Amino acid sequence: MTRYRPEHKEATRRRLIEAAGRRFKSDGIDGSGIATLVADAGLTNGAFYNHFASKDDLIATVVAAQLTDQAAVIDALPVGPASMQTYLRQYLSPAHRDDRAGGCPSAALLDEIGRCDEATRAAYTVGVEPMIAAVARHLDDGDPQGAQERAIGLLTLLVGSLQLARAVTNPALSQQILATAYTHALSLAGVQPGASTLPVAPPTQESS
Amino acid sequence: MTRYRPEHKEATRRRLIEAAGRRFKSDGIDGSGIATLVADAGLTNGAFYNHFASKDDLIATVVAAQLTDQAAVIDALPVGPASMQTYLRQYLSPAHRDDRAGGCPSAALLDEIGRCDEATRAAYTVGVEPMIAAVARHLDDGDPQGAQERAIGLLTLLVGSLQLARAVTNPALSQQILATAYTHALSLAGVQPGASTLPVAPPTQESS
DNA sequence: TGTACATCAGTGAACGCGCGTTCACTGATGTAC
DNA sequence: TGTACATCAGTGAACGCGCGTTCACTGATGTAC
Repeated sequence: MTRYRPEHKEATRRRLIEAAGRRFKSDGIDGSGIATLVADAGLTNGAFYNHFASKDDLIATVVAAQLTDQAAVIDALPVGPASMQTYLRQYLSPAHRDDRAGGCPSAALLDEIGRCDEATRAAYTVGVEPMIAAVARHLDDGDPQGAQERAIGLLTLLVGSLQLARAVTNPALSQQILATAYTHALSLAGVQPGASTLPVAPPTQESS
Repeated sequence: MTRYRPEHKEATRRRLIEAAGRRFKSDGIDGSGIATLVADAGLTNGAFYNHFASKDDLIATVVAAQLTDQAAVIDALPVGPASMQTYLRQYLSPAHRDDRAGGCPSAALLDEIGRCDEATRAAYTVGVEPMIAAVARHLDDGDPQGAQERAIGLLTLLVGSLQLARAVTNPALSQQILATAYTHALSLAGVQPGASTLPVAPPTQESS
């Protein structure tokens, strides 16, 4: 009856969404053409509209997927200062700065998302609320309201810092921006510098 | 001998740079075509290449001009907690959030600037260094190193917060992001909330 | 003061190209018998 | 087990359009006399 199992089409769709996430973050949303996106996923032009109604439809889908993945990573962190410190160190590492494609979607795309259509901004909103909540859970010291505020402050500080560190061409300044953000982030997170008992591992490549 | 006074061409060039600044911040750099940019300045297509070698040349020029203007505003602020508090209140106002074209270039474009060519990122770097210094001068409490670090933290927090407030579609959340950023910014700036002796004026439209 | 002229900022049509999107088609697959 | 068939994910050429850029030209201006 049916030619392929439903899983086949689903897998292709997921491959497109993931490839588009990397390409958008690397080259920008406006800067990524459909032909490039489908080629990244190992397909040709026409296949695209079997999976998405339009480029705008893909954009909203990709933004939602990126934030869901990122929130899952934060949700999976063990509670406690050590894991938070490790996460912040990786987020603000030169490796993350130099890996747009595999990194934080907000750092790569936030101002462009702000110019997207209502559906994409709504997808971003729906995705960022659980992320704020997930971060707040890690910062909660008995004052949920304060934890939510510090979570918002922490997220915006991280995003702004990574963007700035990526934009400047002076390596020493870029390094100073990351280091300064790390200090401020630890303070916002309520972590004592040096409190970590984890070994100081080199930052991972995929640090979204 | 000469047809027009040199001021004439200079004035047209400045008009192009300013119109492009507004258009870039409103629609994005990739999202703004040459035809639109010159029409904004009251010209037609072909005039463009009398003034700039390429679109990339314009981009670098516009970025430099935007940061120079913004640094001049900060430099002109009277030293003291009252003017800093007023500036932060305006920066984080709904009016500024809703006025991309007339607002902060970093909030509108920072992630896109990070993807631009070397010349544009170099122009950004050259422009942002005096701005960090200008902010640091306002924060200096006898510890220039600490003031520079708090200036960097403050700038990245402001940029990230405004971008986030622009991206979300939930008005209450957007408002909360601005309010939270204001609290954190005052703290980073070392200003006591309520220390201002200025009247609480409605935020100005042009709050870059 | 009036006229002829040289300059060059600005005009507007055209260039090749890549964009998002459409569509007639192909061919690998699972099913029916 | 082997064959004919229906499905539909994917192909690839083509669409109109706007992009950045080029270029032959126009015509308002300041100057020379």
